[in-house]
Amino acid sequence: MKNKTPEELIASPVFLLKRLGFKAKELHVDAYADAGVHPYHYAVLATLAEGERETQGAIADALDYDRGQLVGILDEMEEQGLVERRRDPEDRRRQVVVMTPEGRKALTKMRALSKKLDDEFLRPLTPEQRQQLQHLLLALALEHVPSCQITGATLVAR
Amino acid sequence: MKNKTPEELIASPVFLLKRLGFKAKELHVDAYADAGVHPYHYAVLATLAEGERETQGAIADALDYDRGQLVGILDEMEEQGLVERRRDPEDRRRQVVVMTPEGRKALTKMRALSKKLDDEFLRPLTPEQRQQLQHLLLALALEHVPSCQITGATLVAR
DNA sequence: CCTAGATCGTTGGTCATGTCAACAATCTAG
DNA sequence: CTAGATTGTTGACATGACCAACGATCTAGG
Repeated sequence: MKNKTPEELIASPVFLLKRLGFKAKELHVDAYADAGVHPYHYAVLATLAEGERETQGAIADALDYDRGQLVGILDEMEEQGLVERRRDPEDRRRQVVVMTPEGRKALTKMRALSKKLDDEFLRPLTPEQRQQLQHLLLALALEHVPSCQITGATLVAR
Repeated sequence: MKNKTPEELIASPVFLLKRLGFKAKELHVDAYADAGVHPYHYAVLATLAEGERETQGAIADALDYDRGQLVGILDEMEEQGLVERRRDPEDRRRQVVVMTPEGRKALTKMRALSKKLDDEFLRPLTPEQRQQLQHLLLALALEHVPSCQITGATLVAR
């Protein structure tokens, strides 16, 4: 009964955004860990599923990851047999990352998990409210998240 | 032109929530650092401004901070003359944290800064949309952020 | 009264994460 | 052919959250 967050802070949407963002990440990390993976892995596989002939630099840029960080992530994924690294014959500096059949299976599982987590997290909201939220957050992301700007442009037109 | 975040991820409100939450934190930390402080300091002062006779444990609970973590934060704030620690005569284990006049001055400054940052971050949204967003996020916070549950109950009734 | 257990603030260690600089290999431009 | 830029990689570093243990103090039970 004593531990109440100051109304002054709760009144700020950005404060709530911070809190909810961290809580969501925490929930996601835990849930993915139960499946032996990490949200990073899902993000990488999702990137691979849309683009083709993705190099490590392109993946890092698309997800706003540090290139050095991505190395470790891909090491884990390769160890689990989700992806393979192949030298690009046209530019032997580059590594082309391709999804294995095993990786594709894992991706469908992670999609289901992601859907489930979304539903759980958004349970307090009606379907209309969820759509509203998506719309508002996308507008903010277009402004503040550089890697979303290009993709989002097509979405906002609808 | 190559670095686009997968639509599959952007389509998830929770993913956007995570990204925007981290971006907002980053912006806040940088902006507060220019003023020689940290968002933590604002949160603590805001807590002190609403409650009275706040002990360290109460502050930590209200803000969902680790108690060990709060020690360092209060050390900095005491060094800057924003707060003072006084042993509670009724329970000499407890430290009662009180805001100094200097702390109150800093609080009004931080309130202005917070307002400014909010306006900047929410610039893509109309006033009506901002209110919508606040409403939706509060509903989610009531479900997922324990320390908001008590405070928020009164807000949601409106 | 007095002893056992709980609570408060404090300290220190550990761990996960993100950031950054340097490096070898390779490509590109002049 | 050489100088500079780019790619992936490695390792160092700072940061911050998390957890366990500790002394000081309070509370409950005998």
